[in-house]
Amino acid sequence: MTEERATGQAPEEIRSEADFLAEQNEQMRIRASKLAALREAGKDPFETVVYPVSHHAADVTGDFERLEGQPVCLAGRLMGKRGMGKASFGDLQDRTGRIQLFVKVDELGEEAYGEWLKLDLGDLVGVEGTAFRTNRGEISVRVGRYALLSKCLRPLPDKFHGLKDMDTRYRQRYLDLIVNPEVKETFYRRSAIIKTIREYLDGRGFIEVDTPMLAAIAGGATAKPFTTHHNALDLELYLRIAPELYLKRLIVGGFERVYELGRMFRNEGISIRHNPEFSMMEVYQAYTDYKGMMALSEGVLSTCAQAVLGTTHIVYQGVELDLTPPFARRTMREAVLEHSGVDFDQVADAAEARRIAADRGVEVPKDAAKGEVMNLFFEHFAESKLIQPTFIYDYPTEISPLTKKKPGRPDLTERFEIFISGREYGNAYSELNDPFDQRERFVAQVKKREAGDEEANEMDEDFLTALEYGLPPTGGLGIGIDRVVMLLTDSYSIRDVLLFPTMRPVRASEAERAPDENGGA
RNA sequence: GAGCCAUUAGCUCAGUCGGUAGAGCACUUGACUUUUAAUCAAGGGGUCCGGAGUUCGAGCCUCCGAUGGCUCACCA
Repeated sequence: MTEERATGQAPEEIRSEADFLAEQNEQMRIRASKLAALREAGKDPFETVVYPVSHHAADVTGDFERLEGQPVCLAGRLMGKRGMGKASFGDLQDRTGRIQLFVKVDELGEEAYGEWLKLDLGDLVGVEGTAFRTNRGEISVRVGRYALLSKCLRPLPDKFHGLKDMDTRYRQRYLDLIVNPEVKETFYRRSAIIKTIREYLDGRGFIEVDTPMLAAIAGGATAKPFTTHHNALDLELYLRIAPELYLKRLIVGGFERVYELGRMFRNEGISIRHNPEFSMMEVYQAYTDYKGMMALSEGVLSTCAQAVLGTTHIVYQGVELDLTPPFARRTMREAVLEHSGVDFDQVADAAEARRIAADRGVEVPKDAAKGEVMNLFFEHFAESKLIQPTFIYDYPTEISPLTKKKPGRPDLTERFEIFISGREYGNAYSELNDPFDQRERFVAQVKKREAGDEEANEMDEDFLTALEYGLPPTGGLGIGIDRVVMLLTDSYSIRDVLLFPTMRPVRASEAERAPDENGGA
C-alpha cells in the first residue's frame, strides 16, 4: 500500500550486450559473440520482421504425395543438427511438429553453408526449399535458401531427456513447451475442450456473458476470497469466488439461457487438484430443474470427450472410464448407506448423527447439523469409491444455501454433484427462487459467519431484491474446466493443465537476508 | 499449516568410508556430401541451493534458511 510499491526494476538491472558477454556461462558467451559477429556483418537477425511461411511441418509430412518436389517455405526453431561435412541435417520444429532439413554446400554456396554450420540449437530459422524423401525414407526439406529469424542466446535443455525439473517446467513454461511435445498437446486439447463447450451451449440458445470479477460481496460459493482495494472509490473488493448470483440476476432480466466461462479465485491451499485461480463454467437455464442439468452435464462431458479423443471410453491414470450417457444416479443417502452402512434417514437428529460420527472416527464440528454430518460421511466413505461417472443427488439443505428444497423433504434439496474417478467435477441444482426462503438461508449463513466460519455466505440484499421481481424456475450447473481438462488429457496434477500455475516467487538474492541470520554485520 | 523427499556443469543424472568433482547430451576445434539420440578424435566448462557449525579436511555429518515435489488438512 506504499507509494514505493509502484517502482519497477532498478536501472542497474538493465543489461547491456557487453554485460551479457561477461556472463559466467561459456555457452551463452559463445552464442552472444555469434550474434555480435552477425550484427557487425550487417546481418542482425533481430531486424527481421516477416517471413513468407507457406507450409508447416505437418503439412509436408501429412500431404507428401502432393507436395513431393514442390517448393515449400517453413519457419520454426532449429532443434537438431547433424553435420556430415559438406552436407548436414537439421530438425525444424514449428507449431505443428518437426520436419527434417537437408542442407548441402552445393545448393547453398560456401558462405551461406558456413553460416548455417554456425547456427545454434534453438535458433529460429526460415527455410525455402523442396519437399523430398531421403534415402532412408524420411520426409524432409531440401534447403535452397534460409534466413536466421531470431537468435537463441541460451542453451536449450537436453534434446533427449527434455526438461524434467518440475520447478523449472512451471516457472519457465516456454522451455517446457519447446522441449516436451506432450505439453503442447495438453494445451491444444484444453483449447479444444473450451471451444467445444462454447459450441455446445451456443448451439442450444445460450448466450455467453461476463459478470464482475471484482465484487463487493463474494457470493455464490463457500470459499475464502482474495481481497483487493480500489483506490478511486476507496473500496475493499473481493475477487469473485463464483459468478452464480450475477448470472441468476440475468435470468431475472430475461435472458433465459446464459453461461459464463472464466476464472475464479479462492484463497485456499494449493494441491494436486487446487490452484488459487482456476476456470469454471456456469450455466443457467430457465424453465428446467436439476434433472435438466443432469442431461446437460452428460451432454457437455461426453461431447468434449468425443471432440478431443474421438470416443467416450477413456483411460484416466490407468483406469478405464465410460463417459457415455446416461451416468449412474444415486442419492447421497444411498451412497453413504452403501459405503458406511449408516442410513441417515434412520438418524433422528444432529446429536445422534454426531454420536455416530464419533463412533466411526469421522471428525465433525461440535455444532454440526445432521445434514453436515451426512455430507462428511459421504466425503469420508463414499466419494473416493465413485469411479465411473455418477450423479449424487438430494443434498442436505444445511450445506446448500442457494438451492430449492425437495418437495415434502425440507431437509433435502434438489441438488447434485458429478463424481468421476473419485473426484467432484460439477455441482448443479434447481435454483432457489423463493425470496423469503432465500433470506432465511442467508441469515443462517450470516450466523455461521459470525460464529467464525470465514467461508459462509454474506447477505446479498440486491440479489434478494432481484428474486423479489421473480426468478423463473431455473436449473443451474457449474463444471470445473481444469478438472475436465485433466480427465481428458490424463494429467495427474492441475498444474499440468495450467500454463502458469501459481508459484512462490524465487527470492531475488539470498544475500539480502544473510545479515539477519548472522546476527547482524 | 504439518510430515517425508529432492536440490551437484546449460540439460539429464552418478558421486564409495569425510581426503582437491564425474558421465551422457549440449558447447569448442578437427575429420566426414543421405544422417536421424549421426559417427570418430581432441578440448573447455562447477557459487556441489544459501548460511553457520563439527573436523587437520565437508558435495557427503549437524543446525538454520530458501525453493520444489509428494502425502495429510481446507476446498472445486
